[in-house]
Amino acid sequence: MNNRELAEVFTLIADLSEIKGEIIYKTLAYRKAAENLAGLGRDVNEYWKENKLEEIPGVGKAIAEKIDELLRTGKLGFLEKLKKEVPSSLAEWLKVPGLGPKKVGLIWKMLKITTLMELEAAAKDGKLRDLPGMGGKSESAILTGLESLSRRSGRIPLGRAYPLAQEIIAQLEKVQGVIDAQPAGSLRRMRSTIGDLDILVAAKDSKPVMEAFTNLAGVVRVLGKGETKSSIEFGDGVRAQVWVHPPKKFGTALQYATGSKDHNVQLRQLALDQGLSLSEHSFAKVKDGKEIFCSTEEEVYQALGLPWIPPELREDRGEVQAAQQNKLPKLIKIKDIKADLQVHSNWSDGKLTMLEMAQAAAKRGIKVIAFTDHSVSLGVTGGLSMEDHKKQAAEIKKAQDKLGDSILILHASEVEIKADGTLDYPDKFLASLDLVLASLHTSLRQPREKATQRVLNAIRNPNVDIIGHPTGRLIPDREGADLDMDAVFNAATETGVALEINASPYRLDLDDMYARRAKELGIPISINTDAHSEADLDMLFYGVAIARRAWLTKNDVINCWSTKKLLDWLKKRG
DNA sequence: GCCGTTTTCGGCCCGACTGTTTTCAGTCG
Repeated sequence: MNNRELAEVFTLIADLSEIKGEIIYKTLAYRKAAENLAGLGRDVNEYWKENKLEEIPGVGKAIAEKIDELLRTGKLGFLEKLKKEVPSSLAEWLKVPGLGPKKVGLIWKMLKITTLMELEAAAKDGKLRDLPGMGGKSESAILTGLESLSRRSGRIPLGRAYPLAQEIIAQLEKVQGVIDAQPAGSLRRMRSTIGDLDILVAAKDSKPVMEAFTNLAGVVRVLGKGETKSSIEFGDGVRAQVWVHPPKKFGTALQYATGSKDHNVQLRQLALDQGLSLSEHSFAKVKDGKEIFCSTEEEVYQALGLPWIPPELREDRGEVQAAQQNKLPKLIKIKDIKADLQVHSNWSDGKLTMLEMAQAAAKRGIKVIAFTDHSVSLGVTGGLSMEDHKKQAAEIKKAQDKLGDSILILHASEVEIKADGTLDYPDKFLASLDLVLASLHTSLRQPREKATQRVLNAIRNPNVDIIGHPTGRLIPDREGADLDMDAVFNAATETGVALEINASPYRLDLDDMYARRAKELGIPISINTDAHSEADLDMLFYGVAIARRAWLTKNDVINCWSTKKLLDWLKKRG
């Protein structure tokens, strides 16, 4: 079992325990463990082999024993027993917006039904409204919740959430009296997927903001509308909420709403150490309740004796301690990026010619561009034969003449790592290219050992410079290949190959946890757009965001190096 | 069930909003 599968088991335990009515903190502990397992960045099996499961945050004796049983036998007696008490299909019910564990338990016990279909039928037949504590509104809320559940497909990719939030913010900024409007929550922390869009507005009078917000184009339902908070749903099931706070409280409010929850817990503790209670609204002196207001986040952090912490770091991954010791990393910025080392042209599946693409990149301040058109076996993309490459080289020469020294073109390839683990071109040919980026696109469902071996083969080929989107995941639809990432990192450390953070918001691969681990091991990172059109060049923004979440500085990323340093590195690699 | 430079027991965020209520419970973030 891998990290994700283990996380799913503990999430299920948490869901079923909650419906059963177990102590809430027990269920929270299971959820916490599940979250930490999913985001571990290292294979749980490694901890297990070293007998160090309890070193995983949120994993104590009881959960460590359960992981051990799962890894040894693939089963868990505790869960089997729990499922006999609480049907596991009820966990699905918790995904219905407006349905929580209490009502799920109530409906299940009173009506003796267990499936979503039965739930829908019961709601339609009017059987829910007479249950204790429920009424007509709860019943129709469950029906609409079921509807929106069928519409929405889980978390929203950052690449969809971010532009949508910017549109909403642009509309709210037009409202009279609005002084500031900012994204908050996981959106502001730039997580690769977002649950709901959170937006914070500074204004003295909230009423016109709420009016404008609930009347935005595309809103199909207003889920709530109050003085400080309102919530809406769009046609595709995406939900957004806005908080309105007076400008003098905007700093504490924005800090609070940005999270993460665990980061905020840390800050509140620091506040308490100084005799202050930190809330969404203010610092309050514990002694006399006297309030201190902060209009900016900087003031909030300053009051705690900390430098401002960039939102991307606020995940309780050591950022508070680093801030206390004045050791926050100087995070990479978009303008630090001087090279784009994965770009496609119309030689394969790109939309523009190499000249057009290079000009578009130069306009954006890029000094080196590598054309990594697909290799021969990826037929659907018009992969290039070695013969094609000769012609492409001639076109590069012509384009370079036109471009002068505004931008340097590298003749490269995104060479397929084939299902059998071999690369798509012979070594001698690979050696003739300026840069070789090797990627997985096919047979991603191979068993772990086989998939891992493919990537290791590519890493150990001395002609390969970068491993492109290492796991091959697609957000939100496709998990990446089941790779032994420890083995991948070890091999990369040995050979000095660079690992990519693919900036496409539908890839973002490596993710932040893996990228951070790679940095700690000294593995060079490459952030590339994988652009197939001019607009794709602007996706660099997302890749940099993931790099920032991974604590990367410009020194960690080969795309920030001077042209000379980059060329020397490529030359040395052969 | 987890965790610990004020605790190995006793905490674990809490406020806004809604709905079913006659002062509060459930859900959500």
